[in-house]
Amino acid sequence: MPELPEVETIRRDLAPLIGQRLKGVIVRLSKLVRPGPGALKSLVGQDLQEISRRGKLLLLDFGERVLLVHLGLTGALVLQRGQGGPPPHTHLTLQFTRDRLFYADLRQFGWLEVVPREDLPRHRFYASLGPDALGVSYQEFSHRLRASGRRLKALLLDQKVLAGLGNIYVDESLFRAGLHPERPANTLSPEELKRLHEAIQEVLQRALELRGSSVRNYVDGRGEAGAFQEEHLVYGRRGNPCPRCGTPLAYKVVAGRGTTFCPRCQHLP
DNA sequence: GACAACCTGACC
DNA sequence: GGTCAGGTTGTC
Repeated sequence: MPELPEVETIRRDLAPLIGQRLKGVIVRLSKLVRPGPGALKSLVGQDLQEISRRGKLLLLDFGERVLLVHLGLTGALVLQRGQGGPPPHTHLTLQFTRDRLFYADLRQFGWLEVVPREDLPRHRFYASLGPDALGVSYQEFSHRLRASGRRLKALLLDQKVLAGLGNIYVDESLFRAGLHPERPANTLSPEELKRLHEAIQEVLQRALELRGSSVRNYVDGRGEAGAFQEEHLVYGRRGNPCPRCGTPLAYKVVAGRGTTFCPRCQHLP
């Protein structure tokens, strides 16, 4: 899916909607909306006040209520100014004062949920999220990693530990830090923790500059592809030579996810 | 921790 | 025909 850099790019792209009033809603696939399509329709007449993000979750603030949007693996939010039809697999259309917002999702793993503002702190998914991966302090980061004997790959993918990383950015960060994905987190030296923290920040910031990674389906809020895939060093490059040492990149399922790494640069101690 | 489930599509 | 895919949740 869209991971943190993609979701943040979309958040910024949707800024023109802020201050516009929701005029109407078309729901074509109601199972994506919680608690049901009626909740979404009840937002009609409200003004969109702010759009924020936590990890991979977007929050559209309508005052009394907040619309949470999780894009799953293939969700997209595309802002349509003026004319132009909806993208393929559009399941939802939000008509605002001036612009339209389409929700498209090929695999339909994404979801939207209307939540009363006061219930947000107790929301099952929202409340479980760890600190945002972009900008997390080294102190907070190292504290959380040192406390766990789980493998780095599993730990970094866990949104309760750190919110925002997904399969692409975990593999890219681990490679840049020179750490094996199966390394138990609590065996890292302070130097290694520091390297990992820096690698994550650099990867996320660079990916954000390039408006995300478009491997397959991802498009930003304008319906356009990102460019960070051109700087992927390991993700999607299994069998190719390691960009650092030339060893063929290894592939293995770790924590249930396909994982690409350099067996030489990222060896276990 | 492993695996299946939720979906559709691309590729071999 | 089979495999794989950016996520999350629920089951053993």
